[in-house]
Amino acid sequence: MELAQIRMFKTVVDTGSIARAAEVLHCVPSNITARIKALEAELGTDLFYRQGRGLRISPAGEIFLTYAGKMLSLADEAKRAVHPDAAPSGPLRIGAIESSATARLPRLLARFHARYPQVSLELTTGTGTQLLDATLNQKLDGAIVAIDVKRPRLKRTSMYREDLVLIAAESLGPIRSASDLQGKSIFMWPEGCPYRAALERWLQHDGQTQPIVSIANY
Amino acid sequence: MELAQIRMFKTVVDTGSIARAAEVLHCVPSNITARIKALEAELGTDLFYRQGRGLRISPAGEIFLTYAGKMLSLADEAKRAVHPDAAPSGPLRIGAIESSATARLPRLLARFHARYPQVSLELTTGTGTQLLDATLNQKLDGAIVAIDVKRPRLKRTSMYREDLVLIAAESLGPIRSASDLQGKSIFMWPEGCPYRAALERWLQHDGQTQPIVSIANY
DNA sequence: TAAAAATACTCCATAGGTATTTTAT
DNA sequence: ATAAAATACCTATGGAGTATTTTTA
Repeated sequence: MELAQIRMFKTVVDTGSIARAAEVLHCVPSNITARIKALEAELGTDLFYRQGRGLRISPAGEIFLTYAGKMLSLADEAKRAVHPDAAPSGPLRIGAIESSATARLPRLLARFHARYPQVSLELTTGTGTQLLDATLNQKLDGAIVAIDVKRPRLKRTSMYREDLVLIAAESLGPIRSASDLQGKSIFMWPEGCPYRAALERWLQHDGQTQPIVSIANY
Repeated sequence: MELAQIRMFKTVVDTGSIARAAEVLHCVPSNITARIKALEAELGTDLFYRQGRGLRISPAGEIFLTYAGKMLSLADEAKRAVHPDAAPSGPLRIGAIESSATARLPRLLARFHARYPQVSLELTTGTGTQLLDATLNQKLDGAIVAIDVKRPRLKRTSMYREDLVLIAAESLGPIRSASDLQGKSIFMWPEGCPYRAALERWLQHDGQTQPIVSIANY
């Protein structure tokens, strides 16, 4: 069963005769006769009643016709959908770390969806390394992370720069360097979070080594 | 675009490589390479990212894959649906005169539908000649009528025999022949109805010629 | 270097065309 | 008598195979 045969079948039904179908398809009637006979042989059923001159669709042909129509429109639609200048469509699987997914993506994804409604967006959250791994083995199309681990076969581009802010009680007075935090408790996300790593680098830079109290991630 | 190509494409995606797809399809890898290249050329898009050895589906390929799946299942389903020993399916357009559609068909059609739920029944009512005409030019698959006009290219079979009953006031006394109705008013469906024709034949047989009062059909 | 895809080519199956016959209008 | 489909037969396109090259893991 090939689309060419199906197209011939449908054209014969539509035009009502093999001769007219041959006109439409720019080929010779005997060709259509032969290929439809081959199709009928493969299906094990006659698709037409032959009445010497002229032919009439059979019940099985009627059933096949509905499938033929669907298959041919799908073929057309597929061609249009993958055409280079077609509107983007299909699945797009994006990963993001929690902070980005919460704070920045909602507006962005809303605008993207409004612009390309045919694209079915999937958003996954996870840690930076999880997301990079998932991207590497094609579970994700791309990911938004806060780390800059260079990996082979992954391309990167910076989306925005974040200023990290340390918040303290006003009674502590102005904080100008890490040493101003001497002996104080610092709360931060757990080990592994890139923001925590940035905090630790900042403390170490000023020679501070006090422990950090971990608080659960959301 | 042919189903053979589409089947190759889908098999490559499913198995993950041209070499394995060639195994499954019992053909040689170079053949698959060539036919997929031809498909890509026709579509104007690459369906795979080539990475020397091995290949990876592209976004366009992902989109095409959904269509490929649909087309191939439709082809399978079509083959099953038209298979001679498949359960009856598709449209069945039956015509019937009003009396039959009202009195006899409901039970019959209910049972038919219970037995062949895949068949989508369409019932049309009309006069006998309308229905026969519609059957002749393929608007109907068949019709139930009360007349026996022989037409070329139509087959007939009798479904049931009907006894026509004349109803009168009890005060009229027993009616044994048409002459017992001398001078009385007879109500009957309008000219053209086969039941009326039967009544007229019965009256003429007894030499009765009194007019019949027509009442509207439903 | 091993394994997979691409390329170059060869061959043949079959799609498509030509000529004729059959059949029904 | 005409017009359409089927049949027989021929041609040639392109699908499938063989051999080789390229590329990367």
